Amino acid sequence: MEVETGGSLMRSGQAGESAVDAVVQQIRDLIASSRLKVGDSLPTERELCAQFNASRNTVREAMRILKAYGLVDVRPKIGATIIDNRMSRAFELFSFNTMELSRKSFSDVQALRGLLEVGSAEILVDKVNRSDLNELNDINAELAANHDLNEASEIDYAFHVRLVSILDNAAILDVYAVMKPVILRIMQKGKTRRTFMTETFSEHQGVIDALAARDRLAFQYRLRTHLMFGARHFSQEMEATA
Amino acid sequence: MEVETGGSLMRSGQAGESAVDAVVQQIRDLIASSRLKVGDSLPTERELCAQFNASRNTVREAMRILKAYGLVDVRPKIGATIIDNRMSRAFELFSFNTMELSRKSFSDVQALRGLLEVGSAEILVDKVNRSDLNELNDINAELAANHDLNEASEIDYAFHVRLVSILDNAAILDVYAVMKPVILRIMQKGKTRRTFMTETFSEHQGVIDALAARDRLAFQYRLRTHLMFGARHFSQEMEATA
DNA sequence: TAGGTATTTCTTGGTCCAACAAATAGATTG
DNA sequence: CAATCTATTTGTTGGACCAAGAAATACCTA
Repeated sequence: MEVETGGSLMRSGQAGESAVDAVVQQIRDLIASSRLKVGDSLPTERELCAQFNASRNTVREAMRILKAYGLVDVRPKIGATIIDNRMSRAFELFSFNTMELSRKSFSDVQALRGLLEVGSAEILVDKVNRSDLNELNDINAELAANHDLNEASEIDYAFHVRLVSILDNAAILDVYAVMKPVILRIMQKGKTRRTFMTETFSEHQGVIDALAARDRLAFQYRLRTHLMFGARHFSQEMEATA
Repeated sequence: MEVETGGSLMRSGQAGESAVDAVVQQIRDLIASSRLKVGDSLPTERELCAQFNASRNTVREAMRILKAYGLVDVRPKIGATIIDNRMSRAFELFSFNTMELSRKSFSDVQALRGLLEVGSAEILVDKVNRSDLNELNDINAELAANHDLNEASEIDYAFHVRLVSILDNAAILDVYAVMKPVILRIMQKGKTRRTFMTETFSEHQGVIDALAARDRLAFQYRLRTHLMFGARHFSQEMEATA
């Protein structure tokens, strides 16, 4: 078994701990000892240099690690603030080697979308507000404009992301970010049919209307139908090319 | 809507892309275009500097990111070799005990689990077979044995994964794999209460029974209750420490 | 004079450069 | 074959400058 070398998450003071890893550990300790929470600020880079007797480049490399792990957000002039994007990072890491574009992946992703979008109807009709509806309308209006296949798919995707964003659930948004490539492929497949764009537009419109009326059943029916049509087109396409 | 700033995994050439992010992307492109595989070596830092017209610090910060993501392993004199530790990195993300997972992360994940597990009731009672039930029973029986907190949480997690595995949906299983560290933490929190293990056992048993009887409503009710209890314990815990 | 606006200053992260230290693969030498 | 030497490569440091933006200041108008 390969021993974990160069690990920046190295536990307590290892022998061959590099200066950068030491600074990472010290910043972690600082966060813990100072009881820093999400939203709090870290000292400036130069202050950290002085505090840890490290050069600025070393501190910066340590910060890069913390940024990569989704623990801090660094902005010029603002400084480093503590965040917790670890879930997003985990999904991003995972997205590299998962979700290959097999037929089963497509149907699995569609099923997952169905569970999330249709299943959250109750919460959606409860939480949806005026600006949500406005933005959904805007996105859908954009869909009606002339776009090529890829642009239209992006807009279609944006519509569904905006829909689930009403839930205010970061985990679900992360899931959608991971599935994005697959979802786009599904949509592109479906859009090869000529009438697709107008169909999508009117189906989306029906979803929005049901949402505006806070009609859960209509919302579920229309959204489920919408998703199933996409799946059906896709199946036909796949069978034709298989 | 908040735009993803400072993201080192930023997709194709954004406007405000930093030099480091650009190098990260270029190195990834290099790996892809050169068909480099695990075990192959990257050019030296200085060669990358020349190739990308970037300073050595910039290249090094880019390397730190790639290291943090488990994509390369850098050793003095050896240079950078391509590895694939992304999966283990994803899990290590949550080994930062210095900072507690944010409360919202917990509730988001619980809500997502609810949508998936409770929402798929109809499919579950339809697809479940004898061996599914047997294995769920076996896992739950294991839960009744004496285990420490971590072991019990692992078993609890395995139960729910086995449950959704009935759906035969790889995308959902991937989602559970990524969320595993968070789910485990949720369960560990809940298990601080003394009676938790027996409660979990009987609640699981009720879920299995409903599933065996193909009673969708009972299944949903019991599973929802089960998940909500976990959430409630967690909320109490969080409020106590807040 | 008061209030708002334009300007200036100064802090801070982003990038680059040059140098040296430490480690070590590969060549050299005994 | 083994010890040693050398050259290369990463690790670290200190310094410098830039651009962006926040804070302080000066200015202008009503």
